[in-house]
Amino acid sequence: MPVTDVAIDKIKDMIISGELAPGDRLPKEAELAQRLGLSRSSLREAVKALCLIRVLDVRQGDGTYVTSLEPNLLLDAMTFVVDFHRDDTVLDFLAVRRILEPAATALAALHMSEDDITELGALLDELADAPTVEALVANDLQFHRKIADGSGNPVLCSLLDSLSGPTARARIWRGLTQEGAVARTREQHTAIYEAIAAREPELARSWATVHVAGVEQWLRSTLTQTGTDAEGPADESPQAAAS
Amino acid sequence: MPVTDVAIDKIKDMIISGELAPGDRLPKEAELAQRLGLSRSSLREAVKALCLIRVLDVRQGDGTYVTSLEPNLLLDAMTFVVDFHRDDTVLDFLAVRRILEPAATALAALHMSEDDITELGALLDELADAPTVEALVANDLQFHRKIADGSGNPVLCSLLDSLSGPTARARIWRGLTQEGAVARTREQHTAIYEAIAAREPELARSWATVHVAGVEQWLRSTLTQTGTDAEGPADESPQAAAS
DNA sequence: GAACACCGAAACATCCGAGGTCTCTTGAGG
DNA sequence: CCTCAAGAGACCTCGGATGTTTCGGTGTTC
Repeated sequence: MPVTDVAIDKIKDMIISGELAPGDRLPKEAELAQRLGLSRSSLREAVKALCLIRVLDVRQGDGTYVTSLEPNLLLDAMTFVVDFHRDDTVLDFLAVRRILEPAATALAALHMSEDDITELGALLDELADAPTVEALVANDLQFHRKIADGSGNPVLCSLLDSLSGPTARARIWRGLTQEGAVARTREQHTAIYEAIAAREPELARSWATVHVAGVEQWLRSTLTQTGTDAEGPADESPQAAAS
Repeated sequence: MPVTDVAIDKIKDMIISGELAPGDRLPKEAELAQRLGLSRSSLREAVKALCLIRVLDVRQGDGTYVTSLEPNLLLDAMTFVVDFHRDDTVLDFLAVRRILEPAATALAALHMSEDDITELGALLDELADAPTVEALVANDLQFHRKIADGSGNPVLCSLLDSLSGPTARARIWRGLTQEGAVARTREQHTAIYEAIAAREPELARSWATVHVAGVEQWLRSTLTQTGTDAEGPADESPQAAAS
């Protein structure tokens, strides 16, 4: 195993064992390199890798620190991973979201504070009558994020956030192409909001299911349609259209 | 933004844009470094980081390649991330698993092939009458993995796999401390298997819910108990006991 | 006495070049 | 046709030199 990988494991162990707590500063590069028995160059590779997944945070002129290691931060790195997936796997991601989103919405109906519910409602009103597609998608992301946050489970919230990446692109395309999608989205959002406000978890869950399933069904039909047409058009599906 | 981070984005873009397809080989270090306008050292940091999340695969003496980018591979990297979480967030992970596992089990009841179901049953028989805790946990992981795989959704399967990491540790501790846990696990596994074999998705879902909820409830009571006792004992909870 | 500007130390960022190790390919020999 | 050894190509590791950024102390000014 390359020395860099060994270093990654060693640093990981130092954190898991508690030798390095969240927020702690690591020894300076030269010192840590000597201690782990490798060169600064190789150590820097290890640090950079741990940086990408948000475990470490390097600040030039200051030092290298362990991040808070909170779930939202670490799962945030998953967004980066999800970005690599293309159309053919987007459906699988959406299927998982279809499982998680209703559960999160039901939890939100139980746990959200009155203040948060008020803010959720305000989000719906913020939207202009004829919003741009970008504004709509941004508002949609905020809406679902607030609900996920209201579930009270940070892991669930972060996971849903990461999964929204690819579906967001699909939504853009949907908004661009499918007439009525905008209005329907608003209606369903309102229904979800009202169910949460009424503290009706099962109703909220059902509306969320309907909402996600709508996107899923549309995406499925679109993909199979372009997929069977020819090889070329498949490349101009949501992924390409949104980038 | 540091040049290394720029390089990471550039390589990422090269992959997403299709310039680099899965399995493709990257230009040699020196060449790519010049093309991206940075030194080999910095480029190596970028490559190493993308390596950690399984996007790239470097083979000494050969070259650097883009991995298959399949969901199981990329989400596998999440296991690394999950490892960093301590007791206090394990419950949140378990709660997510409690949402996904029943859904996956229900899907498995619908989609699993007869052959796979046979193999699933064989897993149950493989276990000795008085298994060691390690053997039990290994068998348990295999059992749930096969079901997740049977859901037909690779993303769901990989996600559950990653989430099992922390709960596996908890299970070890549970097996060590709670009398009757072993027998109860076997009974529930058998029930899940039978529900899948009978193609009863709702029954399978319910048994899976019961199964995961059992672990969750036990873990919750254990954590609150040790948590209120004192600061010290909390350190000897599942995380420490399993390492 | 407090606020501000300056300066030096500390730490990371980047680059370069040399020597080592591994893998794949090639071609000679059996 | 198979085996094996030599060579080329690519990544691995190292150490040092130089640039940039940040932090904290110091001195001045209001």
